[in-house]
Amino acid sequence: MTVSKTAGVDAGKLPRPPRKENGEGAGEPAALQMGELSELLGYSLKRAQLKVFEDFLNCVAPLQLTPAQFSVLLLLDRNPGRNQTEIANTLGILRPNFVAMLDGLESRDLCARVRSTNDRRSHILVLTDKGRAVLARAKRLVATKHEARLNELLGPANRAALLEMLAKIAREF
Amino acid sequence: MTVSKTAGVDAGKLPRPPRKENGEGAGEPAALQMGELSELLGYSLKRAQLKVFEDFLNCVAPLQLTPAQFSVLLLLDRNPGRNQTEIANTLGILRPNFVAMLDGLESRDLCARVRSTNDRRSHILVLTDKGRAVLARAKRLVATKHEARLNELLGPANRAALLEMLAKIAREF
DNA sequence: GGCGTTTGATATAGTGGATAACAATTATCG
DNA sequence: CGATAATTGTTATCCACTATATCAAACGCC
Repeated sequence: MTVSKTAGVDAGKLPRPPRKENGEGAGEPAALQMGELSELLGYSLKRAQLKVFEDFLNCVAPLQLTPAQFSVLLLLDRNPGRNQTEIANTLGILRPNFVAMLDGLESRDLCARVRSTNDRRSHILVLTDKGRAVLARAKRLVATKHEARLNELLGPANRAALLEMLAKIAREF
Repeated sequence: MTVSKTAGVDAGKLPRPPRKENGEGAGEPAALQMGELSELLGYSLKRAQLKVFEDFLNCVAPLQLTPAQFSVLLLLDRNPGRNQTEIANTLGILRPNFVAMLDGLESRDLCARVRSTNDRRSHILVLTDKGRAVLARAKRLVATKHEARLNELLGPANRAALLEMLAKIAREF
């Protein structure tokens, strides 16, 4: 596996007609053989994931939300009264790394840390009004642009089957 | 999205019986609601990808090969006579980042850079005998341990369908 | 009341991905 | 042919994400 974002296809230039026309006469590169790479689930998994994330970023660009930030807002909305550790753990974020992430969201007034009265160590995380508004708009963008595009590519049934298999791998593998 | 490797579930400790037994009497955390996160393809995609890569690493651990390194060896085997740019591009690796990666493989005598006689700028990449041997063993480990486990989890038909959909996303999305 | 734990936080290191720039070499066009 | 542009491998950086150790404050418990 590997898979970056830009490369892969040959990040274009154009100042001049690339090279030859390559009818088939002279020796010409031609695409490489992927070999058993095409059968490696992990490889396609990674490349697909990059594509999906890239599209997500594009679709939600007006709101300046990364997938990770979106997932945090979603969780906060569905799980009021939780602290940083709980949210971070459910998302698979290490608590130290979650601090800076929250700083970012809080500085944009999308959420806030509230000292818990029961346990004065922990911060209860709450969505601000702005956070709720942004989340609502993000949800709409994701549904109508991002997921809709996937639906169009795969068809609803396939998309559902794909989701289920991925969830199964994430859960049981 | 988010998803690290360790966190997510609550990287265990044990010096003492965690806390309460939680029959159901007193207030207890309970798992958070994932909400529409469960419907986000990108989220499951990422988590599944991490799991698969993790398992890949485990399965190929005796050979000390990462997914990326394995993919390079595979490509070199199937595409003799190619240079760094061609291999890197096909794998979606940026050429600058490919240099250190090749240094690693070359220092382990798994492949070698050979100056091309036609174009003295480029390095033709070749697998060494040791590289071929390691690749062969890696292939076997991947097939009998890694992919076999996925097959067991999903079933052959589902696995094939999954692979096809992922490839389609990677290709056309 | 004291010991161990948990919580948020900091510092830090490692990895992967991305861009700019460079020397050597090659291609191309006038 | 000679100048200019392009390509190849490389270095140097930078940024994002991941990971570990450690800390002070607060809490739980015997």
